[in-house]
Amino acid sequence: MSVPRATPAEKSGSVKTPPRSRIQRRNRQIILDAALEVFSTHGFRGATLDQIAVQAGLSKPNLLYYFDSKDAIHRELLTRLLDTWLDPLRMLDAGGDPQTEIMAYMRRKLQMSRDFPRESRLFANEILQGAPRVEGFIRNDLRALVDDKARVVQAWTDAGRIAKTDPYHLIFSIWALTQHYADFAAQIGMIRGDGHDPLDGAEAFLKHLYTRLLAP
Amino acid sequence: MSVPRATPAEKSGSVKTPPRSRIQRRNRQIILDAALEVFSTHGFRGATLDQIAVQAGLSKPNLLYYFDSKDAIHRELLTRLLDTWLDPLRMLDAGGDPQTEIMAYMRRKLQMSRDFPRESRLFANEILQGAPRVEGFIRNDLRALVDDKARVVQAWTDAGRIAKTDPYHLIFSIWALTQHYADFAAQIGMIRGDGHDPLDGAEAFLKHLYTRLLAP
DNA sequence: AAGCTTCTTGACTGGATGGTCAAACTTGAT
DNA sequence: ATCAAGTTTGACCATCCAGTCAAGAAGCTT
Repeated sequence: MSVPRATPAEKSGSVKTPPRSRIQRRNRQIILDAALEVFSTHGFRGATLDQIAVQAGLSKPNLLYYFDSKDAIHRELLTRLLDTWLDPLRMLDAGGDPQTEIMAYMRRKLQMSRDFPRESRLFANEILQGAPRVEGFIRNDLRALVDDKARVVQAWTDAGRIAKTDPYHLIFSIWALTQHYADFAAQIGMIRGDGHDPLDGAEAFLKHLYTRLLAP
Repeated sequence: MSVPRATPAEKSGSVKTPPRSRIQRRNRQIILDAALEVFSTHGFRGATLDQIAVQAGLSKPNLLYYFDSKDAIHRELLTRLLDTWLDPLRMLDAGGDPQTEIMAYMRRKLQMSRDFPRESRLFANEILQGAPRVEGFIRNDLRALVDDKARVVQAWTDAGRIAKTDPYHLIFSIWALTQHYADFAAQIGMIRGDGHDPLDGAEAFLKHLYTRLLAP
């Protein structure tokens, strides 16, 4: 009778992160990088393990040595993304200057579109599909945070420190405008010319827009 | 030797639309409706003919009696969509009142998000994937139209009739803000509460926003 | 009702795809 | 150098999926 040896993926099944060798850390990162590239453009079902394997420069069985399944890779990517997805909004400080705070939030979100466009598209893909895998996150974590910050903005408008606006739509508008530059980068690139940086001028435009919107 | 009979799909291969029977028109429409539902949420690769068949209440071979292939269904949907996708922007009239015209454009786009959210998501899916099937449309038709209307807006700002703004980013912002309500409807619904209409208050907010942005 | 055309579908095929496994190879500690 | 653990992969399997086909059912026309 053969005793199957445990794979790293199995060992990592427990809640706490187990110790990983240098090779394991390196290859898991390579795989996640490749998977992010593939999942973010083709979606979960549209992506194949073979594509990811080629992108990662590893064999398909090797992928499954480091992760239990295609789904596990995807889950790991989403988990890591959601961990930081809330940060920009979380940093919005009720004690700061309203205009400065909102402007800084917009700038942080735009920076995320610049630095992590693939993560943004991964998230967009999930929402387009009805958010089946992130429903809990949105209904609980995201919703609570948005409700909280909406109250902050509401207090600012009530105090006359910024112009009256619906705080929810204000937040949605920042999401829409900043994420558009990551999610629709292909379209923007084709319209503005391919040499052009899609985000060129975006920050100035958004700064101008929100300055005018918020001025009391 | 058996002589294969022509199917409707084959007959419709030519450029001009062939005459179709009552049943053909009805079933093709049913299939396109079902396919729009499935493609818009799962993307091209994520959708299966079986899903579409179930949604349409037809058998899978029956689908392929009316359309040559999965790809042909998808192409037909995109073709019909692109035909009307440009209309709202095309209607922007260089001879009209600047603020009125831009506001009306924004309202038309928002109306499309309300009336055709699935079409919007179908398009979003295409762009997320790098726009492989609509690249020609974007590089030629859409780009020419945007360039044209950007010049119109530029003339308006040059004449001081509206505040100075980058015309391209102005157009992109209208796309981002209006399409967000269709493409991210799932997220908005989960945050605002499921009884809520995601578009509630959107028009008032956008009207307010663009009024402030454009005032000279 | 007969006879032709259009429409419908159960059963099937070939290729893609997620996942398995045992054997081989590599690494590192002694 | 040796050995055990960790790593890699060719070959394989089961399932899914787009697409085919031949035979039968439903509509039309006379």
